[in-house]
Amino acid sequence: MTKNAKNKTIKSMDVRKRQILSAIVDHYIKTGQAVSSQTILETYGPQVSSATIRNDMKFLEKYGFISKSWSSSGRTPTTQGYRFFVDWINELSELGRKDEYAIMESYEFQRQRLEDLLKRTAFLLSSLTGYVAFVLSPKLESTELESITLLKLDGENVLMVIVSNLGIIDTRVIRSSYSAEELEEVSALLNRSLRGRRLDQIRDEAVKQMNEIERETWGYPVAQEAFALLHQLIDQQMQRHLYVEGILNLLKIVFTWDEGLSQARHLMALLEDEERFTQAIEVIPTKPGGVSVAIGEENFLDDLHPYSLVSMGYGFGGALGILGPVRMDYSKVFSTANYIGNRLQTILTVGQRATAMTQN
Amino acid sequence: MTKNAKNKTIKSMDVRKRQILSAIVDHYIKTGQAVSSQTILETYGPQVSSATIRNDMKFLEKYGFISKSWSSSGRTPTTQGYRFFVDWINELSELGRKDEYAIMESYEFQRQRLEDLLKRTAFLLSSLTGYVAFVLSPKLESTELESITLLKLDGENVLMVIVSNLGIIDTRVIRSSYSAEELEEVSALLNRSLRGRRLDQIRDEAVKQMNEIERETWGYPVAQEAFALLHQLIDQQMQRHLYVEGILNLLKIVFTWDEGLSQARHLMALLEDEERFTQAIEVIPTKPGGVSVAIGEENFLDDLHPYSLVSMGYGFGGALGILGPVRMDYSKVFSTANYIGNRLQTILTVGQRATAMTQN
DNA sequence: TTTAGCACTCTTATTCATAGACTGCTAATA
DNA sequence: TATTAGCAGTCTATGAATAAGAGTGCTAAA
Repeated sequence: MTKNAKNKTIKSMDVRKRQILSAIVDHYIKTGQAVSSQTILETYGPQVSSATIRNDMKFLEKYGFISKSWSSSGRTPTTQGYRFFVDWINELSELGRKDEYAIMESYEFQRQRLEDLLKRTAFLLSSLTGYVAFVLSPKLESTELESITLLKLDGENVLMVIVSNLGIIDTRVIRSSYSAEELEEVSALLNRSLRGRRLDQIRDEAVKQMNEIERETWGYPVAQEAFALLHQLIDQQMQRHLYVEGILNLLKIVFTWDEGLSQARHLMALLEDEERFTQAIEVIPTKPGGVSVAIGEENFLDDLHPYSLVSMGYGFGGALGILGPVRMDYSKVFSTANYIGNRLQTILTVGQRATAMTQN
Repeated sequence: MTKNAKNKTIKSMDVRKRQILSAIVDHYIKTGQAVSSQTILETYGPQVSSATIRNDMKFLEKYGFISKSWSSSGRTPTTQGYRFFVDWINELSELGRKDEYAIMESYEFQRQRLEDLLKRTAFLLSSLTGYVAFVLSPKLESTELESITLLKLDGENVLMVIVSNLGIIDTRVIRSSYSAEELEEVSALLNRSLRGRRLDQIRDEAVKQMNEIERETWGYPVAQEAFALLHQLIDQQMQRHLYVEGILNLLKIVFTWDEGLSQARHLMALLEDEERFTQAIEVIPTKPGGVSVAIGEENFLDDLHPYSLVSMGYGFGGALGILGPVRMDYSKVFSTANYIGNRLQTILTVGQRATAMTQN
């Protein structure tokens, strides 16, 4: 039974069968209980008898959309059944006013540290959906360094502020007792050689630049220290980071299951292994500019088979989304992820445009 | 039975009874199983017979140190039993090299944002102990503003850097297009009126200062904006914040229990209610400079009765500690909390001293 | 004061029986 | 041909009954 065959089956299914499948998925998502023909009759309307529904259910089972755990139990959707349902709801439902307001409010400050921005986004996503949210940081290879500034804090400490293309700001403290004037000069020197360079260039040409900088900033060891720190920081930022929030929601998800304990352990281990989890996210086939999902066993990692992973790219190679139970509220999650993803993309793009303007 | 009577009982208890009590608590903490006389015999040594142990256990039960869930079950420690055990181990065990190294490494940077410092501390505490960690931010009323600096980022954005007494740094972005020179001048003006002032003064005398600043910084609306933002920031910082980490560990704790689900829900709600949780922490009677603990029903809040709350003040009105099951590894937790608490205090105090020096 | 020995208590696991929820099939019906 | 009523058959869930086992409390002796 190839994928095409399955699709044909769906297309050729009459309306009632689709409605029944939809009703089963919907009801199972809401209640978590296997769905009986009787239940469908009550929920979905008494146009036909329960016997007819049973016949259709048998058909749906034959073609792999639903299954039962024993000979006379109600039916639960299979992965294929969810897939049908999910592809069905392409019209995104509107977000509530309240949610929209919360999102607006959360993004109030524009030029924050990238880290804070992404963390906040993950938190938002999680609290609005009630599931576990993740945000995968963008790939920073192609972004440009906009400025690096050294600022005297007090007799012993200097603050280094780094601004990149995407509106990223990060700060580090260096111990140094140079005067404000000297620091200003050093900042100017550093900026002259580094401004507008791509981060991956800066990373790759470290040695060459180091020489150059050493030549130009003779007598200012602080410049070299700043340069070294900048490199360290770039290395850190170019590593992709994963921000996960709402782990408490995991409790709700997993607690009602039979194998809750071992499930939770697996998932805990996975969530702590950024690399594997990142892989699982990146492997999801992405619809350009839209929300994608890997349902249950569609997931790359075995540990994720009991869950669904909703993901959306927000540009610059970054992605955000939701980890939830297979029976999650896809409609709500899709629209929320979509809205927040677009919002985040806008914020990052605007940062970029503003930069472009100042560089003219 | 007053507290004195109880203490008398403990003092008058012969050595063996204490050892048996200690063995029961220790074994129960390790295994989670009710402890039988036979088990004690095996674990603790065969100097006496199990019947003798049973007699002693009866005594210990009579005076409220242990209890059994049914007539012929093994014994579990009562709150009073834990209390005995905990007061018993006042010598803190040494921290492992590995842990000490992790702590050193984590505190590498000295002048970080207070928020980051506290978050990192909570994370550290949680990962070293395997329980839920909290850090309650210090009371900032009496700290002094050290400097406020405005820094041009690009054509549209200005970074405001605020440094306080405790080595606190926080940053905010203001939209403004003033030149670097103008900003420098504004910074100087702001510093002249605000440096060395206590944060609560600044907060309370807002109106008066605003007038003063308006007079002096005529023509620089950015100064007023910075001032307003400073106030907003001070208000935010002076609110006590609670940083909680390691919630995943809650899973391990709660999963093995019978009423796990409802327990977890309660606790989730509590952890999200900073105010109540803060109250529960502050109400713990503190040993000056040491670690204190509220065991089980000793906790102020009913929701915390199934847990123990270990807390240590790190000065400046701040506290940090661990939320864990009543049967937690107190020895390990005490020494870890103690070590980290002292470390944090040192960091904050050094920040303060450095400040004092620059002010001379 | 300690100990051996035994009766007694309560838990936990297992088995068994019963009620109930659904399906699948057959035969009748539109 | 599609639908439906009715009923037999399947499996779960629940509770009762039972047996095995872990552990104490007590008594009488050392």
